[in-house]
Amino acid sequence: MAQKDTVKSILNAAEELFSERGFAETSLRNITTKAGVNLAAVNYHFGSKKSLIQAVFARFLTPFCEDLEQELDAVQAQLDGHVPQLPGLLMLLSQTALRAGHDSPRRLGIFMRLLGLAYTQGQGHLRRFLQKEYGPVFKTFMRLVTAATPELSDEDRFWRIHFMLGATVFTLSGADSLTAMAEHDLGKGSDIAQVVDKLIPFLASGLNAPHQAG
Amino acid sequence: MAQKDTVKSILNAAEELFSERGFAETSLRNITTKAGVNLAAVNYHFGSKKSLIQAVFARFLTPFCEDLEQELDAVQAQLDGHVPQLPGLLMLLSQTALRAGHDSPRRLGIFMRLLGLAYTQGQGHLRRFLQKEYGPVFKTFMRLVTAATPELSDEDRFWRIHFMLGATVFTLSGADSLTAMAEHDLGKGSDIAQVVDKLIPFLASGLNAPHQAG
DNA sequence: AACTGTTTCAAACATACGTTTAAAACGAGA
DNA sequence: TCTCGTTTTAAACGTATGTTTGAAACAGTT
Repeated sequence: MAQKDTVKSILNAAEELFSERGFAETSLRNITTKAGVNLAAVNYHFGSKKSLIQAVFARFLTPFCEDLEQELDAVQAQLDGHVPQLPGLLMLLSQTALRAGHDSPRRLGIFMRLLGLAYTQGQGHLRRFLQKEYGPVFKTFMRLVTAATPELSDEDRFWRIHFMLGATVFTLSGADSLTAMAEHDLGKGSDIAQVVDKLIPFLASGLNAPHQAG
Repeated sequence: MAQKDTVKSILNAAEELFSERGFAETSLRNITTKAGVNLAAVNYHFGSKKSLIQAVFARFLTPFCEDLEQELDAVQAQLDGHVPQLPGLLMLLSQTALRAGHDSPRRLGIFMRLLGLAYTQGQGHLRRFLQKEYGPVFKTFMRLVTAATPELSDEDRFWRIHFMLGATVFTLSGADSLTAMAEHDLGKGSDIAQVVDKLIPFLASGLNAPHQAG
């Protein structure tokens, strides 16, 4: 019991509620009620609402980035002068991400939603926090992607990477409603892992598109 | 003077502030101060904050959708039994969109940001409003896209359309910060129109990707 | 059993919000 | 100039928020 359970259930409740309604629309009273703890517990354990938000991100991102860093090091080690292959890099990234929400695959969707919120919603403190804390791993990944796509100009590569990021964050963050739509429109739902499977060829093909026409 | 100016400056201020901070984080006091009007003016002219939000969307979307509908009718008329071509459809959409923010191209970025917010942020009333008001035009467009991509399964097409939507909304809504990043990283900025130019081959190639591998 | 540091709790605090109100200012038509 | 409907204004209302407080409950140690 004691501290660990309170902290954990606050994080669980906050993660879910934030992803459903956004940060500003979720009150500490919503969170503490859902978590079954006292209102003051958030400020006692985390200090402020802002710190709670950052803690929610850190709980997911820290293990994910450590894992990813290891995987990337492994790739770099066995490269041995060879050029890395793009589909492999994408697979590796998606596999690591799927693994990060190891208890339920739904958790990746929840987290992608949070990530989308972090970018669209104001929350300047959050962007600064994420950049400072997890920027380096992203840089490492980008270096490998650059090596894997030598035929692209720096400019094209820059923009296409962000196109890919957009397609990913948007669809995975809306996966719940999108699979519901898919089920309704064509009688065929999908889970997150299947959506990722569909996403990868789309992204790989887009990244390697010819420069001008389609 | 009189009504028109007050209403207009409220809409202008709201559009900009909403796109910068989100809906919940922008107070009516922020908006009225920026607009240089009295606090009560919003409730007097629009009725409530919710209605203001919808009015911001309507001001952009209504002329855009009317324009798009005409263009689509024209395409359909001159089809004459032929199959529509995908790149043409995408161009048509992007041109219409760029035209909708006719005074400044920056406005399209602002509006895309709002669109992203509408999806990520709670705002159930907004999604219902958008669906009811502008759903039909979207359906028409989708019918043409379906005709233009007969080789795709309904499932693949459904998901890839949303991948495209995600890449578009995400990058155009973040165009301001992204072009700043691009300028910093590779000494080469871009305006919205140029980003759209880069986007189209990426999207077209992704939509036509082979089913399995990349 | 008494003490100590930590965690929980109910209650209150100050602040910011969206909305309402009633009076004042305005502008066009008689 | 007076009138009437519209618009603007300053002030207030009720509510919900994040945060703080001080006492109570708890767990481990001597």
